[in-house]
Amino acid sequence: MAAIIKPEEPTAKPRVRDAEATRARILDAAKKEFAKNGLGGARVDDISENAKANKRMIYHYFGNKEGLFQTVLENAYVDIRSAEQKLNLDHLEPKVALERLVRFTWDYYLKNPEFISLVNSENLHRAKHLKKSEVVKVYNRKFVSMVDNILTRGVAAGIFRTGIDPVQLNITIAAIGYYYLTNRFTGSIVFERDLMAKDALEERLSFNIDTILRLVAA
Amino acid sequence: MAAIIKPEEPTAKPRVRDAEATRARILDAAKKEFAKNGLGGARVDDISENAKANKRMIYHYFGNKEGLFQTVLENAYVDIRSAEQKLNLDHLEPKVALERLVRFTWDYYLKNPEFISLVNSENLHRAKHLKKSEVVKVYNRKFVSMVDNILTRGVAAGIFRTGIDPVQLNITIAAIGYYYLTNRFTGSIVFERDLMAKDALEERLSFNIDTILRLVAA
DNA sequence: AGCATAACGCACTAACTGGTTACTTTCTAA
DNA sequence: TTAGAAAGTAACCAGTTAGTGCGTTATGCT
Repeated sequence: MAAIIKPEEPTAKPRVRDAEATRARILDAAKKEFAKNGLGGARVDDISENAKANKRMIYHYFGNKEGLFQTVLENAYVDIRSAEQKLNLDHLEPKVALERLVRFTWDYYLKNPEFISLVNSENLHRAKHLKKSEVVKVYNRKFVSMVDNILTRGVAAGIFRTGIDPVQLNITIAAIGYYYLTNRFTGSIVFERDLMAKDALEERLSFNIDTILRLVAA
Repeated sequence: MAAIIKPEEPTAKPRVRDAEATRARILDAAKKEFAKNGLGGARVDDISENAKANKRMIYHYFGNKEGLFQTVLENAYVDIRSAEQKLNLDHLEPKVALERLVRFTWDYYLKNPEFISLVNSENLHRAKHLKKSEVVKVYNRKFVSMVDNILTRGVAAGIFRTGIDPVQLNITIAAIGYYYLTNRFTGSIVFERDLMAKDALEERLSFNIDTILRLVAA
């Protein structure tokens, strides 16, 4: 029959049954719920309600709560690593490349606070879900070699000092943004200033770029 | 009344009454439980069992689960700030003082992983418990002024550059240690090396000291 | 000794929570 | 046209969980 669904059609009838869409809605709702309440605090009923999907569908697509969490986490890692790859830093001047990476990392955390929360949750559970995931490993290797490449080119150009471990640098770039943002609530109390104010955010980003450039400077 | 069962166990239960000790055992068990499972994942029954105290006592001393969490969190902050004050950095040479602070922060996080977990939990809940706490604020102010003092003295001695925000420096010192340790599980997978190996920890500490000294250098 | 009070313990529950059973509806290949 | 696979749903369940009612026991004080 010609009863094939035409998704591109503007007058397309609302598909009553759409496995992909339902799955996507569940994943989206789950990401928000897990990020907000952690794995232990998240409620499967709330996820299904926000996803406008029946709870049974969660078990149908993801097995159980932990299976759902693992998928959400995997997607989160794939998302950030994919975005990093798109930066195309390899042909940029080393200093510029490094600054862009620091800036990207900061902006990504800022725009995707769920990523930070999910990673925190996963570490609370000793990375038991990420350990099972094979997909993520490939992406991570590319990520490390990206920074390694910048570092090597900078040393060759005589503008970076030698002997810097790319992994330590990677961790440091992430750390100075991640810590500030994940602890924004307690931080705002401890330091008695609104860490999320517009100028506070700008100031922190400048400080971070400065920190990293001083760290690698010859 | 007289119908009480008298099993006359040979090992008579020595129910000693010690309010302080019971309270302390509950707090200790709660700290471990909250750190391990987060506020949402923590189980009041498990806390009372590990504390060898009746669950009723938790509600007697702390009102409810959140009241218990708040007390645990307050104690954790008071503990770290008290330890920092004992460092007595004010009469040390600025560089030495800064290095000692970086080293202390690192060691404290390493020896008290519960602190990190509790702070993470608290931020997941948007610092709603810390907000209520007045005790902590006094300690925090002393902490910030401590770093400010080192910075001022370093600038006066011509070994540190001017214009460094003590709060940004504080955050950075915490960040480079905190991030590494809180994400030690996912980090070990992402970077494909055991971040908690003895030499890895030593290497990170050196790197962190180096990072901070380069950051403030004139 | 007597007593007030604080410490302590048992047994219970109402609400919740992850997960399932049994069933209906929709879509598509043959 | 239709069998059957896939998508979707409501009601339910068994175990768990934070929180309590109420009785018991130790201890300091007079």
